[in-house]
Amino acid sequence: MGYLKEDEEMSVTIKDIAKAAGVSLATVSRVLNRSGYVKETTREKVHKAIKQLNYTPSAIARSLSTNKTNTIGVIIPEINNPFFGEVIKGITQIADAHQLNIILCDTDESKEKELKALKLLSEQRIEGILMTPTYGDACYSSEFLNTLENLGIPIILMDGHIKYANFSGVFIDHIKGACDGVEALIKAGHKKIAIINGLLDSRPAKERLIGYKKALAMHHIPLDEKYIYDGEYNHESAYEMTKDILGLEDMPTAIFVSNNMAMLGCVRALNEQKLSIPEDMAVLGFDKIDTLNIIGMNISFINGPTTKMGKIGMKMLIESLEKEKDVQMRELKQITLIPELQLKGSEKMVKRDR
Amino acid sequence: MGYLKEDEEMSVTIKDIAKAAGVSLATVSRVLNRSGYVKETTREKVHKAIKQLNYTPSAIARSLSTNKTNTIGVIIPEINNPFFGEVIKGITQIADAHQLNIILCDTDESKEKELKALKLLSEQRIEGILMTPTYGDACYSSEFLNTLENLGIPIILMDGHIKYANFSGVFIDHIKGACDGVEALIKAGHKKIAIINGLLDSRPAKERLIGYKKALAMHHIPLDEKYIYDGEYNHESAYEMTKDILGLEDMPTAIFVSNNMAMLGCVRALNEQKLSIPEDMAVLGFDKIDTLNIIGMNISFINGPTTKMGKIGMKMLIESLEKEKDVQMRELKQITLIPELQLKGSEKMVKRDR
DNA sequence: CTGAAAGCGCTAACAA
DNA sequence: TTGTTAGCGCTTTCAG
Repeated sequence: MGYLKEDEEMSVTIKDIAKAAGVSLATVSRVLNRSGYVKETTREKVHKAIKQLNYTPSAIARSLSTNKTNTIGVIIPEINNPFFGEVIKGITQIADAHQLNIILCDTDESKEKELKALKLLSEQRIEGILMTPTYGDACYSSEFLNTLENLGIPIILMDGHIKYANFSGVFIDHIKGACDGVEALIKAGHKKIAIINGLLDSRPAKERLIGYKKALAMHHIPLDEKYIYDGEYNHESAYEMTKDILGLEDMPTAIFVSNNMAMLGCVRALNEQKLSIPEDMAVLGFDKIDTLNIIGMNISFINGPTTKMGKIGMKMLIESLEKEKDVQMRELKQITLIPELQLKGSEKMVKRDR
Repeated sequence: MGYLKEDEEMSVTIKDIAKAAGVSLATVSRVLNRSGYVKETTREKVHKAIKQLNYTPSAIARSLSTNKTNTIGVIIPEINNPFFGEVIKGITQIADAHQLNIILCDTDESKEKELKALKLLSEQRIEGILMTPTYGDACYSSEFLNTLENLGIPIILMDGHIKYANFSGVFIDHIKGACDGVEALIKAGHKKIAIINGLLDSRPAKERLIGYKKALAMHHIPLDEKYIYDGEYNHESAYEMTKDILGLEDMPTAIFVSNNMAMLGCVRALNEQKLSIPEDMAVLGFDKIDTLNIIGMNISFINGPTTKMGKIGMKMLIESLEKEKDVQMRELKQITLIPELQLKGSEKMVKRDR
């Protein structure tokens, strides 16, 4: 009874276009893909039909037919961590330029979800994966490893290692970063340098400690165990440790806080005691917190590259996608990025009278 | 010559499984989808074949056949902004629970990319879109509006309005948020309250100013134009404005900084002049910056909900996906979230001797 | 330059 | 319970 609306509901297909333009399916497909020769006038006819019928090609059908999806998967542990926000920014920038879609999976730091994500992406027939495995050397289930190996598509890791398996990826040289940073402190005259570190079951914490020790050794400064603090990588823990340090008999002149969240706790403790940086205590951090310097704290940082890591990872993935076409060979390629030192004066030794 | 590796390269299909298990395609499909009756023994045979051949169903083929993709698109202006990181967290949590995939598009604040993203998603035959349009009331091209309308799938907006169009979405009540916050200042005794605001071509800035004015009016405090500062929503601009404010003849006792980036500039200016919060100046912000309070600044904030907005948006989208099945009706539903007041003492009027 | 037809991998009637 | 078969929308030989 009512009026029938011109129904575009049952989505229009290439067939409708063909009919409307008075040509065959193949021809429409050709103008869609600019493949093969098509007479200019027919091309126009087709385009007109496309406009009129408001046609949008189906990537699904195309994928099935061509066996290509132009989609890659990104798996990360926590999307709400600004660190990964920047990494993804880098990824999207490159992906965009190459017309690749991104399916995002947040694993919430759970190995289980990581596995699920892998399977899901695999079903979607994505062409490659970019992932940061959740931290910790937690043992990997054989199912996980199997899934990974049977995926049959390139996987690029970003700053993480998967035990028992060798994958290509972009990694951050935590050792060198920490070493360079601590060395800057030493060169500024510091000899008593404390470190607020994370638990040693995480690779970054382990390596940053190594870097710290290495710098001391290189400059013949004896290692003093009382300056080494291990705790959780969070601000509460660092707050307590900093208070401890400030109560030390033989107080250090500098603190190397090897994690960004921990840095906040350290700053809080210093603030509470009205100590200023670097006048009263030099402070060096790992992974910057922009806000601190913007409000004028001038803390020195060792910065792991974020956006850059995403960009490079994505480029590596694209490269291996292309390679795979030619030869049936998978090559291992690992790129290590060295963190950048951002010295804001806080590494300086201002008061030498201690 | 060489050994042939057992080649699983040409990916295994449902057909291979059928052959291996000695059943028909349909049967395999049935056990895959747990649809229809299958004898227990055949089910087992099929499962064994699936394991042995390491079969992964193709979501692509399934999508083509069922006309469902279980995928939704998320379009946001800047993935590297922590605000959106949290929004996405909320989205993924709900999506996860409903087995929905997410295709992520970052528009880089560009209307052009926004349009591209829309088209791309449309080709992928996603089932719905969750988006935050880039800020500003910049005029929308008719092409954009057309695309949006012709999409034929539900779109849920998150804290943004698209001019000339009415879409469902989750919005933030900037007016109420600002009003509540400023009111808290007034109740604490403040009468001279400055506002550092953004440019008025952005809806949030406009509305937050309205909220500010409203609070003053409600408490019969005359509006003083010299306390109103409009600038860019960034820290440099806010830094300068704060310095201006601090040089004012009749200095205010409180500052309402209506944006999180701007807050940083304000804090920097206060720090430089060794003014403490709230002893020397009460400070209220819009959208918290966690780091500031962690390091002990105790700034009061009006917090727009982030993760929550993502969750609610996703739920709304799922709801409209389900509704759409039943009736061919699209209903408009707009939910407004009220920002939460996080009073950390900085709204207090500590020195009344000014 | 254009058309016909055979798939891509899977689902969903319809039969058996 | 199970098998047959006709698509889903598009690409891509192979002929014309």
